[in-house]
Amino acid sequence: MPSISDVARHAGVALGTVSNVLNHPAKVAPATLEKVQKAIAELGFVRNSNAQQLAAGRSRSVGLVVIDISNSLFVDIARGAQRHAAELGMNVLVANSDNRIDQQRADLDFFDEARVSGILLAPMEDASEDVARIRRHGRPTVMLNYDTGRGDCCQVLVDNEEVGYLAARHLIDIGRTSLAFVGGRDYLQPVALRRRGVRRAVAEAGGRVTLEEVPTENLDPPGGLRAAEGLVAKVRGGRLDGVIAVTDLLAMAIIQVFGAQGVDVPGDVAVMGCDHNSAAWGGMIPLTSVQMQGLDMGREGLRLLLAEIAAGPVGHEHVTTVLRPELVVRESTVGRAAALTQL
Amino acid sequence: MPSISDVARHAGVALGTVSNVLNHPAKVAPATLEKVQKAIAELGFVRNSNAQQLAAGRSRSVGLVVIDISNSLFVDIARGAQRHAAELGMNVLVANSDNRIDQQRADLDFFDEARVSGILLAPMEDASEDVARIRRHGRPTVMLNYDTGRGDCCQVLVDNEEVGYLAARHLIDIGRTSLAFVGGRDYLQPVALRRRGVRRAVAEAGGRVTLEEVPTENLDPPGGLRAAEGLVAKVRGGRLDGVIAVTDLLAMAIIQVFGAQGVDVPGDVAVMGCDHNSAAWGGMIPLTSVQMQGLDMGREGLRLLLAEIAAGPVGHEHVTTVLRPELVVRESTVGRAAALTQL
DNA sequence: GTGAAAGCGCTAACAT
DNA sequence: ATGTTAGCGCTTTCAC
Repeated sequence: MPSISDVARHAGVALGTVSNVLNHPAKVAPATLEKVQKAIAELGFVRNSNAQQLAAGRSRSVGLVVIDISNSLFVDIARGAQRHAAELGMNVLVANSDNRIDQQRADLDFFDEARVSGILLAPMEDASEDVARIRRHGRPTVMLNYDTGRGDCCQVLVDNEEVGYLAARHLIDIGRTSLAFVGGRDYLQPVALRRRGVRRAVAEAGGRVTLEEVPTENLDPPGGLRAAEGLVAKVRGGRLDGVIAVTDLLAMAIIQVFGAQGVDVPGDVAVMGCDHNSAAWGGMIPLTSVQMQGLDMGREGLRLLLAEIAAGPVGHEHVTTVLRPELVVRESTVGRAAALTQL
Repeated sequence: MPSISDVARHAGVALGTVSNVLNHPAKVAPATLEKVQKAIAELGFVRNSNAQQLAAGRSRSVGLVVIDISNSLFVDIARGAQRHAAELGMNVLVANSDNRIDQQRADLDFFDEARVSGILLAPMEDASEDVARIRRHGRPTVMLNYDTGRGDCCQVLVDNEEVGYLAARHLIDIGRTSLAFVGGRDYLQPVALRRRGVRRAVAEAGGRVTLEEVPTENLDPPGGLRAAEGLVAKVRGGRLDGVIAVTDLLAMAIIQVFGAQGVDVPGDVAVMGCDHNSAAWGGMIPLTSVQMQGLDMGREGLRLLLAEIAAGPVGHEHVTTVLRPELVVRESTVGRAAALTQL
């Protein structure tokens, strides 16, 4: 492939002039500029960004590491970041860790080696060691959808307590009074927070509404299947008319079991999820859930990252932006007719 | 950040030795190796991949450009390619063109500038000019899910005629006899091919089954809404009991209209899509569709790409791999009870 | 405004 | 086995 010096020779100018045409066209005489651009076109010159970054010492790219690209939240994050980046003439490189923590480390290291100007990280678990390493190398890193609780980097979060609150509040608003919160142990941040929000909404309702908490081993469909079996009898006995599953995947599994056992959703029991995950949209009934604002999260994350890059290591104060979640009402809580009017 | 020569100084060896430790450890004496690795650890050295690529003239990364990462087919493609790449110690960089053709061009150029060793492209429309440019630069490019019809590069396709055939065949198998194929004009490859497959299945059924073809302006939900309105009367009149929508999104919109008008799906009419797109899973009823084999497509694409890279510009024969689609049966054609038994 | 030259951090001969 | 050195393609002073 032709290099910048081939272009220079072809155009009959010096190598440095071609570089100026590429980077500071204002500093070049119009006639020269045209000559060089013609040469570039004729030779089909394509700048080598490796050499460019090496020489310039800076990059127009930021890296985005997501733990699972098949989760629609992370897709939305990627799209939000990319759109904003495009507006700014920057580039977002996306790496998918495919739910493997070692792959996530590899992805972070890859971006570190590539000397990207900053990294957006949307992890599932604490990744503080890896992040600390990256940041020690002087590479700004913004956490997405995960609260380190240490204020040691910028973060963009959704108010997960509000997620739980909105969910419980919705069920209460549609007249449900015997609720269950189905979710794993609290070691996962969102679970603990959503649970707290659910409790708050129930508490606000006074004694009118009861809440039962149902633990599950995992947050995936199999976990939901087991949990649901215990719930069927309660629904039949009139002791349960609303279920909040901490994830959509869990909710979907629960609905599946209910359907198989002849329990009517939402007639007998309303069921909803909490993370508006399109992977869970394949269920029997469209799921009411809570929107996690992925697009905004990506966009805001990029904004914070660029601010930190611009500020440099000193003179930067870490910021945490908390996004407001939004309820998405569909059939699994209000039935088909009511859901249609929402369209 | 420390460079390779910092490491050399710190370890008391020559720069080239450090390079050998990194790239050809077998050529280094055990004692020296350990000394150098210690220095690397102490200094927190991270190799600069820009410099490495520049010097070595080759890259361990390939680029994947997808037209729309929110389409689950393309997510599957990315995951398939990445998994295979990880096994081989390679890296897949994903760029999402967000349905914009100019962004797609920008993504291709970005990878061209980054001197990746090859490119996987999953486009929506003909991108031959851009691809030709990239390939002229000596960068192998494999097309995914798009048939250029020119045999000018390797391709991985799904047999879209078979997709249509499977769809029609399924409806016929469950006893439907008055079918409609709802799809846009044939300028989109998959539409034309699926239509042909549908016709073949109907023809095979002899005179028992009728087929009506319903054109739509677009393949998105609004297009489906309009098309569906004309279909309602036919269903009521008993002149239609099976609908094949060329995309899941279209199918979902049709089901929505049917639901709103009190037409029972699948009781009165079975409806199915053709591209197993999770973005369409939010509909009233889980959709029967045809699986497009995204994971296999990504994996096979990467395999072909690496083969071409290894073979070099000469001595490479372009290959087209055609994947077999698979029917995915859910409620929209067989009803809830039958769908449950499929689980 | 333009040209010459010194690196950026690394790889790969080549020499020792 | 280890050290030396010439680039890879580009940016960026610094003279002209």
